[in-house]
Amino acid sequence: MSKKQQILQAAIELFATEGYEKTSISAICDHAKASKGAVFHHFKNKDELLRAVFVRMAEIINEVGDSVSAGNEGLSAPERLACLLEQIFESMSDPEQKRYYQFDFQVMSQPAMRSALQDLIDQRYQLMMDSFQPILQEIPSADSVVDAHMLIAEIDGIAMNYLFAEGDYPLKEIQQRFIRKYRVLLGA
Amino acid sequence: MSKKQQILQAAIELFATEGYEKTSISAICDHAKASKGAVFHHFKNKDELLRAVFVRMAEIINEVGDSVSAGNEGLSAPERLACLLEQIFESMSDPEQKRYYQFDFQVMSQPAMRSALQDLIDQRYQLMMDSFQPILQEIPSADSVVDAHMLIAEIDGIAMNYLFAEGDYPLKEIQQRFIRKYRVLLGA
Amino acid sequence: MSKKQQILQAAIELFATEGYEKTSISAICDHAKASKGAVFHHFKNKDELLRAVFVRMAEIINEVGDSVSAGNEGLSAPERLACLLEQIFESMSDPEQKRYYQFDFQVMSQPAMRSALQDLIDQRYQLMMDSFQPILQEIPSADSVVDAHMLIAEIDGIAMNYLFAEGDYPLKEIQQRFIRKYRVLLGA
Amino acid sequence: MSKKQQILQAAIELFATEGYEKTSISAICDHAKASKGAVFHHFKNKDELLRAVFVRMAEIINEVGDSVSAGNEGLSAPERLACLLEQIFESMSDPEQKRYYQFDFQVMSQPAMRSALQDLIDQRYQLMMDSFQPILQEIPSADSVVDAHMLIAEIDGIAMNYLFAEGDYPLKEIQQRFIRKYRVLLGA
DNA sequence: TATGAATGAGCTTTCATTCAT
DNA sequence: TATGAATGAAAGCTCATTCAT
Repeated sequence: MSKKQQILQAAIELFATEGYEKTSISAICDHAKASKGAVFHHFKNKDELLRAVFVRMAEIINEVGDSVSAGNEGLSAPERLACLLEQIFESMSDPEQKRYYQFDFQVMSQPAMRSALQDLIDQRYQLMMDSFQPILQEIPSADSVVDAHMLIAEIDGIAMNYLFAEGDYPLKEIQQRFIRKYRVLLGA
Repeated sequence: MSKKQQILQAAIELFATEGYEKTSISAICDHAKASKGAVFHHFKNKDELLRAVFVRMAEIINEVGDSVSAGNEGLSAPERLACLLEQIFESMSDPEQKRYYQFDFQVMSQPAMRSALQDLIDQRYQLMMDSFQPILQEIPSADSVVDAHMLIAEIDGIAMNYLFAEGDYPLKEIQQRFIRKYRVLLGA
Repeated sequence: MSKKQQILQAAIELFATEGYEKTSISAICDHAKASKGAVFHHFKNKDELLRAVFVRMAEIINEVGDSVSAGNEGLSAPERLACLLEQIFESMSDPEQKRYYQFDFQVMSQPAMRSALQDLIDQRYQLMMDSFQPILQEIPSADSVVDAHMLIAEIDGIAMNYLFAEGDYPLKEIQQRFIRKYRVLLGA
Repeated sequence: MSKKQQILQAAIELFATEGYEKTSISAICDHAKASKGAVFHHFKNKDELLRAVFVRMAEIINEVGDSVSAGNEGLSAPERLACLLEQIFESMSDPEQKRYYQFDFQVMSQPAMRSALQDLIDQRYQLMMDSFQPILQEIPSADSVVDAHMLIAEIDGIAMNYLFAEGDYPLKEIQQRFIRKYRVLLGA
């Protein structure tokens, strides 16, 4: 792994677990076994590093997503949705990826970070809309745009509550009821 | 208004708009026309001030909520739920209270703040569980605890997406579909 | 005990155990169950309080000393000296008075405190010289002024080493050898 | 001289003349022509700087001492002791080193500093014990441990009284009488 | 006498960032 | 590419002191 990768990796971990503001460049150096000079050689400043972290994180999450959704084409809409949801819940249970999602919510809800990353956030959101809306569109009588917004929001809410819960959040049970609920609503 | 109130008010405003970490004590002093000494006279440290802000915000939000939920007793479960949800959506549209909700999500997703307020957050969460679960319990065949967790999560998600969306988030439409969906699920 | 006395007592205790610079007026207030206003009503400022503490401490130590040395007149010089020394060692073993001596050494060795109290320190030193010199004068061939200086210094050294030793300083044994040594030197 | 050396040197001078608590990091920076950042880059915190100062002072004092005590081996016990004592008195008369000894007493008698340096103080004390005890051991019928404690205490006392005396302390005369006294006691 | 709110200077420490090597 | 010494602004916080009550 290149020094740049090491730094990025350390930043992801610390931003997620300690928070962006609370993570000092020094701490990242310690974690990455790199020098301050190296950090500022590869990233113009802390804000650039933040953007790089966000981009890399999105890549990682998508890499997993893409590979799974490849074999989905032949299924019915409700099945495709169930599949997508299962995959999302799966991925946020993964301890490795849990951190990325946690970091995501930090970014969303912190005014300073959010405005620094607004463009990237919007891109990401559009990507999600693009994967849900076509599915929801196949169900007649639904305003698929609103439904897609709502679905994204619901997933976000469950994710957030799960990710930041201290102890025993019943994610598995909620996942099952949530998917079942959508099956019912979609008339499957 | 006492100096303590001035400080608290300034902190509420700045924490909500700028974020906790980005708000310096100096900024609060400027805003409140108070000295640093005064801040630390009334609040042991910045964390204590954060707690005071969190508590005060919860009070403000609840003051509105309580008055509304007074006339709910005679209604059926689905109606009571619809009422509750409408009130929540109403309150987070209020521009004054919007900021408090935004701050809430900041607190939830920032590790440092969250752990400083964990006890208060847990209390709040339990209060929400206690208002939803009895309603959901009236619908047979549902695991009302899991359902209450899910409902809270869904509301959180919609709130978060609305609160931090830049421009034109279709909150009203989502609200309607969301309430309708629950009516369907509850068999009303 | 009057509030002024309470404050003085609290100051003595804290100055001795925590050090003058490390002891805040607030800490004294807590300890004395008094308000800041009360402290500054009775003592013009922290330096005046320091002086008052030093004076009061000297009084307390002397009160004990005077009562003991009253019955000394008939004795021989070596006996009078032994008596004096025993009394001094006695008094610094007393846990109550230990603090006063500790405070004394702090004052002596801290440039800032020392210069604030120089006049009182000089008075005190002269008092000690006046009690040792007459005794040492009775021994021919001794330069009693130098001998008195030396004796004071030796006592100070033993006191300091004892007072600030963490655990098991052999004060009793040193006291015995020290007194015996002086008996030998005085030809008793 | 490296910046670290400059800072250490400035700290040594200011701690000795103004006292540890009264010396602010800012003052050290001014004195050393360094920035605050530089101070905390080289020393974790003010306490670490204090430790470094203490260690460096001990080195300076020992450098002088070691060179002198080299030619002592062939002498008798009383002569070796006289030699040691003379060297100690010599070294504390040196205006350069006087400050370091003064600082030493500050450290001893200030609870906060003392506890921050307890381990180093203990080491130092043990070293002194190890140089006095073997000499005192050669005189039969003496409890050499107690005697060594006492001797150290006496030297400390003389040193302290001399170092903090305003004007005309008869150090030379006391030195002579003190050494003579020990010669007598050791039966030389 | 006594209270404690309020002040503001100053403290130690942190931090992003720069730059000579 | 990489290092880490150095900077200086700004942070949170402490503290002696004042003053209206």
